[in-house]
Amino acid sequence: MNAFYASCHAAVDPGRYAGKPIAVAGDPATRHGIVVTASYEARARGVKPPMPVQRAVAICPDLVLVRPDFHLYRAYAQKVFAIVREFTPDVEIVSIDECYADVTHVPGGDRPVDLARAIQARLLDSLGLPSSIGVAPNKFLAKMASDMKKPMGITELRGEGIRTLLWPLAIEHMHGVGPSTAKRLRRLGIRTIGDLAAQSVDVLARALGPRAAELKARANGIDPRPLETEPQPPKSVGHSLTLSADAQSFAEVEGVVMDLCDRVASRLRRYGMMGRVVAVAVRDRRMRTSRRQDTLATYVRHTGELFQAARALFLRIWPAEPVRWIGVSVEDLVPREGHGVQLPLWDAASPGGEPRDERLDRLERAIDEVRAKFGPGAIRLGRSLFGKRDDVHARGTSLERLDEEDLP
DNA sequence: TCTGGGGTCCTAGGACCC
DNA sequence: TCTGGGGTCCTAGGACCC
Repeated sequence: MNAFYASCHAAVDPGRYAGKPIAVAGDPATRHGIVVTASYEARARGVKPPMPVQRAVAICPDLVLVRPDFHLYRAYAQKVFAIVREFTPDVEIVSIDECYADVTHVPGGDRPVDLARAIQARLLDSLGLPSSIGVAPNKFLAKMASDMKKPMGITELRGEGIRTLLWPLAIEHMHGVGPSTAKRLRRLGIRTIGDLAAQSVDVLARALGPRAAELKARANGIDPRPLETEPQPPKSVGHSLTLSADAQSFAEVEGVVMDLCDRVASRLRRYGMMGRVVAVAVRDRRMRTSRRQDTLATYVRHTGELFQAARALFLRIWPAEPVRWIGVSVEDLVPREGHGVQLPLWDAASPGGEPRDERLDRLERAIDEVRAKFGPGAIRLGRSLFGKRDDVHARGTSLERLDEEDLP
């Protein structure tokens, strides 16, 4: 999809956004907001992601800023993929605005460019969203082709096109080649995808390691990867945040960390999963990131369990320099259902004889219900909800010592 | 020029097991 | 005291993508 987030806003509220230079971006008042997506009108004025918002406004004063709305984008994404599935059941969803569709075995599959036109027209007519489509014999070429003409392009890339369309492209434009690989290739004198296609695997391997053979094959238009049409469960869930002010000590961010753990736990619940590896990361002003992880003895899912592990890791990793960004994630995820659990070695001492896990499940379900009714901000977990006191901040009002039993 | 927030995959060394 | 050959798991960092 072209400028997907910006296009979604223009589609729901054309009077306000259509045809205007708009940028989907974080709060310009925060120090670090960036432009996530810019409409084509904005791009024409020099605004392009990931530019800092303040700079974008400086070069384009009438830029219309829109705050990201991921519910909106997810809703549109569902509709987009549903339309593609009207044409073929073999669809691999790659990201919120991108998919591969295998039309080999569907009616009209022998004329794929006509199918692409039909799909593109449907997306524009019924959703108001512009797209670009690549038509090719494999995923790599389809991806490269889809990037060749934007917005509203259709590009067929096969046979002779590999020489005439793909090979002249700068090596930086190749999917899978980022800044680091591009630099190494440049040092070898490789400037275009064609240069890469012609270089020997041995020479490439010395600069790139084991990736060399695959990269060269792709440059030659060869990509045997099959379509992954089954949605895969997530392998990790995390949240991170650029702090409103750099922090010198962990104590300054303890509440933020609790909030991050709460968000992570909340998503684990939604996915019905739990995890065994907890990881935290910090980033300093020079954008250097370090991380620490801990493999726990059991799979966990509750905010308090995450917070406890995260806290210990943060205390271990906290650097001498000021910290601008922090993150918490859970990895090694497994489905909750049907997965073995550690039974209590001793009688679980908890009020009413209810096992601790079940009590926390009940509490967190109640929190989910309140949030569903009053919005995600209706309950914010305080520093010590799972500690000695049970503070709950509801709609900005601190309800001190609210009993868990009161929550439902 | 100065960089958000969500991810996946790979690598390399060390510890440990049989 | 010094040692093969097979493997898994853990950790930290790097690269890349949207």
